[in-house]
Amino acid sequence: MTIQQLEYLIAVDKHRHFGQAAESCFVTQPTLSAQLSKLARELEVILFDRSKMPFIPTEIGVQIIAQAKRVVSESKGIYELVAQLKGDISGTIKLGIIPTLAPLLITFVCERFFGKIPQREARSTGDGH
Amino acid sequence: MTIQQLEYLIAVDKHRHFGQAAESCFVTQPTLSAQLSKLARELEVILFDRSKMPFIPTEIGVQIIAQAKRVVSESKGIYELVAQLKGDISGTIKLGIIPTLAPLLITFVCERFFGKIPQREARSTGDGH
DNA sequence: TAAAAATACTCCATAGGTATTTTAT
DNA sequence: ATAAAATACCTATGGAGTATTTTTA
Repeated sequence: MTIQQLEYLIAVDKHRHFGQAAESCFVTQPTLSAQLSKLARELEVILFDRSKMPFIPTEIGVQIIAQAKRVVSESKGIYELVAQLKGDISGTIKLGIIPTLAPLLITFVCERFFGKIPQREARSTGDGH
Repeated sequence: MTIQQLEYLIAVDKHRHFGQAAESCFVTQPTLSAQLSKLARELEVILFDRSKMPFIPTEIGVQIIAQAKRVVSESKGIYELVAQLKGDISGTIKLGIIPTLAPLLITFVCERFFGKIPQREARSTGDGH
């Protein structure tokens, strides 16, 4: 089971049409079809009742779709978390210091900075810029 | 981002040791290492501070791990849902009927049954068993 | 008959493994 | 010096595409 498959499932439920659902996921209809049947096989469940058109989700399908929405929602939470936390502290810090003092202070300053915000990159131009 | 990667992340955080975490996930250490660096690259985030051993998660890592646990937990919910719902209605129904009446009644009975519980398989022995 | 979903097949991206190197205590 | 993580490389599974064949209304 993958997050992608769950997203496909949600899209198919929303559109009640494989072609349109596929388009909304930026993939082709056979891809969606294959992934959904794979998911159904893994869970050993029939997700949609295909005897009629437009097809409708089965009893168990309805519940799986509801749960799938929770999974996808929580997974989006990770991206939001990242965007938020990185947004708060994004940007560049340019630090200048006279050569005589550099050896003494740079390590100390960097140590504290990277200790608090480790997910940063450091680059030294070595030429005062 | 995949559910697997999030499970790997949680395992590494739990064990604070790639080898042990890998074992708990039934994969090798390089697999875990590669998947975590891939996840970190996708999110553009540093998850663990490797400068010391045992390594510790970064600030943002801590929060991502917490959210990852929610995602994995909700995804497990799907399997639980399936196990529960299938458990309730599992088993086999054997239906006998005399040949003269079969053509008249079978379709009606099956229609109602499959309408209520579509995720079933039907098989006809055609010999009264 | 005309839509739409399923199937067949092909391809390539990548998850995972083994072997090795690098790093940190 | 030693334990552990990162890296290099290889293989094979399977996700996704195109073409085609069922289906169902």
